[in-house]
Amino acid sequence: MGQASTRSNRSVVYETLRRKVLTLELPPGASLSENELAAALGVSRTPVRESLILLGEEGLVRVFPKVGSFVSRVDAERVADAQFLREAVELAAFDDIPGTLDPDVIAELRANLEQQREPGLDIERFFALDEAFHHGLLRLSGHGRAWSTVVAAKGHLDRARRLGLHETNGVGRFVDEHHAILDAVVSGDISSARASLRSHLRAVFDDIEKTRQRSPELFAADDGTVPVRRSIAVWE
Amino acid sequence: MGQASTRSNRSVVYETLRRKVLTLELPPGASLSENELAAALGVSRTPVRESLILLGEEGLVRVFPKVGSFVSRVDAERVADAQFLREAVELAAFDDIPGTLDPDVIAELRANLEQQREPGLDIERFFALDEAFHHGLLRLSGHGRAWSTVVAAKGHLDRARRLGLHETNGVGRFVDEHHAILDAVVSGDISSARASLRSHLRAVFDDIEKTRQRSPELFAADDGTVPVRRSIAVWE
DNA sequence: TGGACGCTGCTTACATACAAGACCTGCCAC
DNA sequence: GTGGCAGGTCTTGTATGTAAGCAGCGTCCA
Repeated sequence: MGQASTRSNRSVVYETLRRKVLTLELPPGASLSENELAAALGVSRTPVRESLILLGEEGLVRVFPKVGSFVSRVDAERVADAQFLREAVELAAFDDIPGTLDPDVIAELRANLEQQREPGLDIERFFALDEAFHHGLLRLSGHGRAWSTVVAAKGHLDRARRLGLHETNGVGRFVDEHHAILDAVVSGDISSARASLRSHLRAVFDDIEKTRQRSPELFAADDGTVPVRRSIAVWE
Repeated sequence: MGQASTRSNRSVVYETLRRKVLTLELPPGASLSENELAAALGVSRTPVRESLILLGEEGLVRVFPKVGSFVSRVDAERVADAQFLREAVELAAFDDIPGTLDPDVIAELRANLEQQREPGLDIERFFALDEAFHHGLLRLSGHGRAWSTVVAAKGHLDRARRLGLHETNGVGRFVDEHHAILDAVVSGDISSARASLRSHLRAVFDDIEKTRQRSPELFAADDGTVPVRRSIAVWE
């Protein structure tokens, strides 16, 4: 249906698995057998295997040769690495914001924030809007293409945020901070925008740290040991 | 021989291809047929194909379905993206340098600079030392693990540096700048170190820009067209 | 009771066979 | 000469077969 059966099976499998890992539908430690996945997804082992290799390169999956593949544990070190990277990139971008802002991007960002205010906002929808918002901020400075590198590096950070979400008092505060950042940018006060963005990103990270201190078992160090093999039947 | 026939064929093929692409031994536009590579490297198509997929994800190779795979052209936009990223990361790291520096890393950096001064320094050897030096700077701040992300993103930047090298007056100036950076760090003058590092990175980039203006054909935009298929027989 | 050994069943790693599409080349008609 | 069509040959994408290795469990022996 629609336009494209032109997409390769591998792309579809890769994106499916990646989404399920990031949303914790496939939880850390879950077993990812090539055979099982191939059968469940209705393809052969080849595209599944290639997807697992790519996810392994991203750090979302660990492949133990001749033993098995597993969703990687949420590694506190990798979370911190991603936090450092995104903060460095997003703040550096603000230094390059031009005097006159692209009105299309501004309009898009405003529309995005509108949707973040909608009542009963689904949490996955919020994350999608959050991603688009931060990507948009990068585009304002002409560094939009750097976002893909950040995205590829922050898988562990994203999973950590979702882990902590059950214990969070909603995302309203983050939405407020988004508004403050955009307002500062539009008013031309880049220095204030930088400060707002930094404290926003730090708030997100502090939230994660709080979760980690409360539930350290969720952040079990990835020490190279093979997780116990449990069958996780979450394939529709 | 040695310790490990434990390394997988895929790792070997991936690293071999990556090195040859980065050193321009496999020049932009070169054809990378899975069959030819497999025969030349003495393995089957499978590990070759998996390597090409990974290199494609890194942007070093373009895969045209059912048409062919080619070393990607050096894309000026991607060079600029990598420059932005590395500058953001390396400068942000300096903000987190602790008061007392790790003496082991300092010793390693000093030894590294010694080697950069050796007369008759091979250019590839210089690049290796340069990589290790910048990685070491990151490690001083505790953000050493972020280097791998930078490495994965700066393939186009590295190739552009090598393209321009034929027209450069040696690397002595860069070595001097390395010394200035390390001296500033050791003396505790982080502000000065930041300024030195920034101007160093900008100098590298300006060098590339000069090359691009002189020889724009080397930076032909990667417009999605398939390069002409030339057979490149550089397999020992 | 405890430890070692071997079998069984699983896994990934690699090799190969098959499918489907794109490009090029040469022929043919006009 | 020129445009178009057809076929052959290349490509990557996918499926499947084969190999090799780890783990876990049961058994056997001390």
